[in-house]
Amino acid sequence: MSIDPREVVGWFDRVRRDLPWRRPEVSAWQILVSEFMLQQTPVARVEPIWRDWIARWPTPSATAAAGAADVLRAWGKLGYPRRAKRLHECATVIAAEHGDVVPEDVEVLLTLPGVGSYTARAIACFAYQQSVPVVDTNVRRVVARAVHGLADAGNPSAKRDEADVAALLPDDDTAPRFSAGLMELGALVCTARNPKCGVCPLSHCAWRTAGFPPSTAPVKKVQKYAGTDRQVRGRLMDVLRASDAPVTRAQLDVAWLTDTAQRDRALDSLLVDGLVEQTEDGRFALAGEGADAGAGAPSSGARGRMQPLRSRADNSEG
DNA sequence: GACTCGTGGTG
DNA sequence: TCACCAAGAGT
Repeated sequence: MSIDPREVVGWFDRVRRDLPWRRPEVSAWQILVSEFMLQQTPVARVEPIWRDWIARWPTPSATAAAGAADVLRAWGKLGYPRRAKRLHECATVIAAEHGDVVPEDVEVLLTLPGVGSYTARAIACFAYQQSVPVVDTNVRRVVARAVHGLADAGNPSAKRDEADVAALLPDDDTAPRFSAGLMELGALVCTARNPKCGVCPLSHCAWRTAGFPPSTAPVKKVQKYAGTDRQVRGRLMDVLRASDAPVTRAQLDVAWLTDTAQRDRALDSLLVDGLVEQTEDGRFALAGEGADAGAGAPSSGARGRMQPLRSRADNSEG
């Protein structure tokens, strides 16, 4: 059982969403920005942030010239703020080492901060119309069902997954639409829950032929959030984004009152990640606060990590 | 390969 | 209600 690329491309041409980063005037850098934002994040939440972002920083050099703190604020509550930091670093590398032009080659793209196997191929395909397999969670699910007759994809394996999709890729200039179409199909029709098989454009689906056998995979661990370090980190980042000036330890403490050990651990991890820095007087701020990249400010977290956290007693200014 | 890293919509 | 899920990357 296989997938007929013409069915995917034809369907995509009819029903494709008019997402802003799909318009012809959008640059490779702006497509790259959308791919960073879309990592593990729904389209609806990305759209407004992406519009503001590219209006403010339309090129890699413009992004690199911004301060890391401004970048983290513009990222807002998209989540996983390490992505914002990597995007800033990625802009810096492209501006400094690639003539302010997003590389076309997958192998070169893979050397950029925050660019992994999916993002590198998505840029090569969607920004530069290359015929390379683009494998995201949607594509893996569509292939698992239509080709392999399974309810859902197994554990990700870049080699195997990319070989699967490479075998399906049309050998002509419709490859980018085919890849975008597979992703769109997984996002709109062949969804994880309640797939809309009644409107699926594929005339051959191994999963349907087999009678929709249920998943045999063991139940995945629940993705907890409430009460986790991630939630605490989010609270702390929320406090820091909201403040123009560095904040005291006490101001951070009120963001998480239930478990002080966990709070300390979360703050320390933010310092390690280079998302937060400690000022010389012991207060805390977003990394790169008050500095732009042109000043050569330490946007990596080494500086913040060098200073041991001061005790709360040391810091209780009156 | 297993684990971590945010946030908010939804069935 | 709350478990599940969403264009992954890095360690």
